[in-house]
Amino acid sequence: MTFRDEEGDMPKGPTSADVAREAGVSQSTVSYVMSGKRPISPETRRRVQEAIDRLTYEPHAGARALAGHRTSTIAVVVPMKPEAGAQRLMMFVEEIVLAARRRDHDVLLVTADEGPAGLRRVAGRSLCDAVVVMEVGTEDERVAVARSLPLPVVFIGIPGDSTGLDCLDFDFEGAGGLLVAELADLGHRTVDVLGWGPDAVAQGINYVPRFERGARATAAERGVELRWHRPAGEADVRGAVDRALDSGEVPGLVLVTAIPETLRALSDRGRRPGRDADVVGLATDSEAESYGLTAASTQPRDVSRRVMERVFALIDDDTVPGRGPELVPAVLARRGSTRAARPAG
Amino acid sequence: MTFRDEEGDMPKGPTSADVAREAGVSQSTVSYVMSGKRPISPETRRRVQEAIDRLTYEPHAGARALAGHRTSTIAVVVPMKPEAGAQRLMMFVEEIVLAARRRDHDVLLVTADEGPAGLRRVAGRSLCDAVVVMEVGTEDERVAVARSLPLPVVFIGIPGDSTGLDCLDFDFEGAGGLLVAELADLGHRTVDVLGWGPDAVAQGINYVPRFERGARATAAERGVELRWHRPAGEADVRGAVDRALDSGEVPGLVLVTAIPETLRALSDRGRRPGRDADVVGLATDSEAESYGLTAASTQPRDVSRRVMERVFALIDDDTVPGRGPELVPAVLARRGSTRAARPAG
DNA sequence: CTGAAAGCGCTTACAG
DNA sequence: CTGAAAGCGCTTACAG
Repeated sequence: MTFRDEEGDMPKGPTSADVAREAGVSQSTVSYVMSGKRPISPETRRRVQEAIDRLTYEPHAGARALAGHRTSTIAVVVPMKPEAGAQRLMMFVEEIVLAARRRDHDVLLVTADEGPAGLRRVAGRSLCDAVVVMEVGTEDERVAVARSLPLPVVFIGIPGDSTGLDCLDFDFEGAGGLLVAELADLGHRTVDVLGWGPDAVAQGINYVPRFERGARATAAERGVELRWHRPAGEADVRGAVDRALDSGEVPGLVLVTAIPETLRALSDRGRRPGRDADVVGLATDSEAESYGLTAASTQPRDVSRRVMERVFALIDDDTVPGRGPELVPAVLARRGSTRAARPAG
Repeated sequence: MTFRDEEGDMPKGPTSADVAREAGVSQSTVSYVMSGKRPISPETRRRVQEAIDRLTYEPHAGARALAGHRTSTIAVVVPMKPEAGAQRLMMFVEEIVLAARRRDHDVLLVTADEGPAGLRRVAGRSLCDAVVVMEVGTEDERVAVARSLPLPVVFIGIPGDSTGLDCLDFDFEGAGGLLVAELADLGHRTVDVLGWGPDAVAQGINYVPRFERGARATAAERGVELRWHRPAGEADVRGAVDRALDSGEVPGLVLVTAIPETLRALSDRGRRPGRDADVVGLATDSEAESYGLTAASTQPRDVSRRVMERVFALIDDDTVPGRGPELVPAVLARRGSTRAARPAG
């Protein structure tokens, strides 16, 4: 209703000098009250705090960054391609923002398609104190750049060469093993895996080989035969299901992706998970819940939480060297009708 | 492989003073070369640019913000609840980031659950030059705060009282009208609308009443009877479909949400869209495409693009008053088998 | 436990 | 077309 600029000059907002004057102390005391970096008498602290509240003072972020050599900002590099599963992505990001806010930090959003240049930019311009890179590839240019930057970079995902790097991820290898073991326990001698398509493999998505390694190792151990079905594209998901069903037995299926589509394809062929098929998968808790799936649960929030712990450890103590890869354990969650399922064989 | 801090002191990165020395000009000239705010001789410009490149100089964002009174950052307030449709959300956000980057701006990510305090914080700390608030409610505390802030706030969505505000959105009222008209054109005298649940209504999601108003107006105009089915919850989606099908005729359905579930429910009852049912909906282009749906297309990218045009218009000229609501037109996209469908009646 | 002052790295009048 | 200098609003040695 009113003009934004009623008095003709921008409302400037109070500075720490204003607060100092109001509280009858020096500017440095105001600063130390806010940072807690030196002892302040209770009386002084109270007066300063009251002045801050009265003036609704907020420190100027840029001035603080310039003088203090820290921005209180974490940059996060996000792959903005919805194929990656927008929902999972949001869970990662949400927890990153929440963890940052708990430490009174902000989050700068950078898109992955800026590539290595994005890392150089946010570091060069002193836009942040640390950066989180989501979905690092097996071979990823950003890894080399990260090593050369003068600020901490934490990766979600495990690149091929992770020595001296800070990276962590859900334990996809363990997950692959758990899922195959689950079907083996149910009596299956043959397990059909509906895996990632050739595109995911080509992109160097780092968890694909790790999952497959874990599945293979356990299959070998348990004497189970693994049949891989890699849909050529989205359209081939049903085809892969068809192929798995054509053996005639009650199938044991491991799903790593395209879960609703796969379940629909099963249902269209009259197979009820838990009765006519044993279906387990790689899924978030909420996916497992809504599909009644036994799942090796990938919990984005847990991973993000650990990532942010690492980030702040590195910010707080910049002598800490890269701690190398850290894996968030896979947990098998049995749900819904799959639970008591028993195969025919 | 090397320690992050090899020489014992942080690599400081070149400053504009270094560039000035290297190019044999003053610091102010470096600044003016970068900003283009005053004429520079070609020869000087070249020397400075070469020095910048040679030193890989990047300006310190905080120093720039402090001296220049602008941060080159846009804050975006995002509802991090996946119910809102993570995929749509990502499309909005992606385009916001891209538009910001085109103008060499960065994006600060703020979660909606900070509420009005989040707006006060990013403004008070001078963390950004403008803020975009996604999914404003019909009654939303953030609107009043926005009016009082000394920087531009642009809303996605149309709040109840939008006078003097900068807000824009997809034209849901027009979309409601288009969809009902489409079914009327196909000969339907009765249209079943699978609408939002009572929770969405209670939350004050601003586009629900707008859509319903548009649908009702067109229904009255065309002499069509509207039957609303508001699923009580996710579990009731199939129930709503069942109720719509129980009339016995070839139904005309308008879907506003839960599209895959609804289509599955239809298919389970043996109804093929475009033959045994005419189905239209509110959807993004990619949803319409993959479900073969005639859709009033909601194009997040278009909306974001317009939002960012507004944002930069306000940043570039801070005397512009709030322009009030702007609606991005609804477009009806006919796709797949629905196209030639004709009802029995 | 507190203060006076230098300095962080830019931008922008002011001056020529 | 260009330069010298003030100043943006903080933090942090330095001093007491």
